[in-house]
Order: sequence, then C-alpha cells, then structure tokens
Amino acid sequence: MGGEIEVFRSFISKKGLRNTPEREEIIAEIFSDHNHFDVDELYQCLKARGSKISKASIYRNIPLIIECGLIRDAWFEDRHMHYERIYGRGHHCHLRCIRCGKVVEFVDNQLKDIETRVALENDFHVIDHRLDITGYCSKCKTME
Amino acid sequence: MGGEIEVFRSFISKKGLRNTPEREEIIAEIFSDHNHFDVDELYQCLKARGSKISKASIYRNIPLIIECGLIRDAWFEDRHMHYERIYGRGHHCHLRCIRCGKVVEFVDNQLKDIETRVALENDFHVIDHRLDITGYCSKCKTME
DNA sequence: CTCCTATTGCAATTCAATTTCAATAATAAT
DNA sequence: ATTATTATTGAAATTGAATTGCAATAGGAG
Ligand SMILES: [Mn+2]
Ligand SMILES: [Mn+2]
Ligand SMILES: [Zn+2]
Ligand SMILES: [Zn+2]
Repeated sequence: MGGEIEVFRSFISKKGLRNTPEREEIIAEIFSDHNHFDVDELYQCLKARGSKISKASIYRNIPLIIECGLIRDAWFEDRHMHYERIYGRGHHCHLRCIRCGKVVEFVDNQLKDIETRVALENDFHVIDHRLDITGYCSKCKTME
Repeated sequence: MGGEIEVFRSFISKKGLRNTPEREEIIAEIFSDHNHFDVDELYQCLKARGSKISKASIYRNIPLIIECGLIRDAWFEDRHMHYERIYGRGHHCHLRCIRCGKVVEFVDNQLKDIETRVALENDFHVIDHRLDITGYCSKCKTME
C-alpha cells in the first residue's frame, strides 16, 4: 500500500497549491483504515489521534482529494454525503441494506457493456457510473 | 394520466390518515407537469397557481408520496434531493451531464439480470436499484 | 352535530456544508 | 538566510435544505 501521498503531493504542486501537514494528515487517515467514510467520522478519528485539524479544512480539502482521484462520492444517506477510497482499488458498486445499513461491494463486468452501449445510443461521453442496489441483507430479510 | 389521486387517497385512508386539499394539490401538481423535480420547484409552481401551501407541508408529505409508490428519490445534486414520478412509468435510469445538467432517461433490460445475479450471490432481497451514468452530453463534450 | 386528533402554516430549530477573516506558514525570490 | 507573496488554516459566522414545536384548523368517524 502506498503511493497516495505522492499522488496527492504532485497533484497539489501541479496545481500551484501548497502541501501542508493538515492535508497529509487527512490523506494518511483516509488510507489508514477508512474504506467508506463521512466527514464527521474522519474528523473524530483525526481528533482521537491528537490532530488539531478543523472540520472546515476537511470540507475544504475533500473536493481536491476527489479531483486527484484518491476518493469519490459514494452515496448520500442520513442527510450527508459518504465517500470512499478509490485509489488502488478497482471500480465496484454497492448493495446497501435499508434496514441495518450494511454495505456489500460487488464487481460486475456486464455493467461496462451497458455503460458503453447506453453512452453510444445517447451520444454521451461517460465519466463515471454509480449503481446502487438497495434492499435487505441476509440477516435483515428474515426479520421483515 | 389518471389514477394517481385515487392511489394516494386509498393509501392515506388505509393508513388511518386524512385526505386534505393540500395533499391533493401536491399530487395534482406533480402529475400535471413534473417529471423530475425538487421541493422548491414544486413550491414555486404551486404558489404561482395560487396555492397557499407551505413548504413544510410539502416536506412532510413527500415521504408519504414515496411510500405509496407515486414518486421516488432520483438524485442528490446542488445540496438537495431531486425526485421523480414513477407511477404509470416503467423503471428507468439516468444519464446526467455534469456540465449542463441535462438528464436523459434510458431503459436497459440487462440491468435486471445483473441485479438478480448480484442479489443471489450476496443473499440480498432487492427492493430497488439506481444506476446513474455521469459524463458529458453531446453538446457539452465538444466544448470541453 | 360533536368529538378526537391528524394536519396545517408559521416560526424556530437543526445540522451539513460553506464562507469570512485575521493569523499563520508554504514556497519562491532575493 | 531573509524577505515577500499569498495559499491555507482554525474559529466563528453564515447559508440553506430539511425538520420540528406549537397553536389553530379541519377531516372524518360516530
Ligand atoms: Mn465501496
Ligand atoms: Mn427519470
Ligand atoms: Zn441488514
Ligand atoms: Zn451537457
């Protein structure tokens, strides 16, 4: 594992921005443990580690971390956005349980074909896709 | 067109709730013209028609209109939720232009197969899926 | 018509997200 | 090293979608 700090540093430099310890802390925290996360979770974990970083700085940096391809929007739930690491991981989609919140990742190769065909039919230049399947997980479907 | 008011009325009655003119106004407005919409758009259109309904009532009723299957969440954009009519329409997904906001609907039959297979492999009971393809529309892709 | 209480409009509130601002510090220039 | 420039920060204020409290109203059962 690794490379994400370097990717981010060169991205920042190329944009004429500045590398700061706060930025490195955020990247390090995301890639230490967080697969899916939200801003408050990230903030609380940084705080627990002794970081003095503010939420404002996290909010300000997330768009940059997305732009350089390290993370992306995952889903909107409970009135706020959830993100996920994508650097070093293959593209995947999510099954989400609407009862317990469990998230299962899956990869499906057919999806790429659909994307290609639909884009062609509608003359779109695709940047990304996001397939979210919602329902009840194995545990929750028996309790409904 | 037609049927949505009746569907909503019997849904409301079955729940032991009350049918009100405000609720009927909202349903009527949604099904008069709005395919995709957000709360403010709905509110402004109702106001323009002379309705005295409050935004609070719209916000309070949307979960009920979703629950009875007339509309559903479509996507989250510009810091607020966008909805769409589903009653009387077939299931479909969206291509969305990240430059001009254009939305194109499409139907793909393969998607159902993916859904079924993925659900089986992960022991999920699927309720819904949402495939959003983002990119540049025909006009915008030439301007990038 | 009467009663019960769901629903409403309005205003206050919540909270994720953004922005303002003065202090700080990263980087380039000297 | 020192200095100059200005991007970045934390703290606090602000925004705006969405929710909630409350008193007045009105749906609908009996
Ligand atoms: Mn994921
Ligand atoms: Mn649609
Ligand atoms: Zn579950
Ligand atoms: Zn476009």
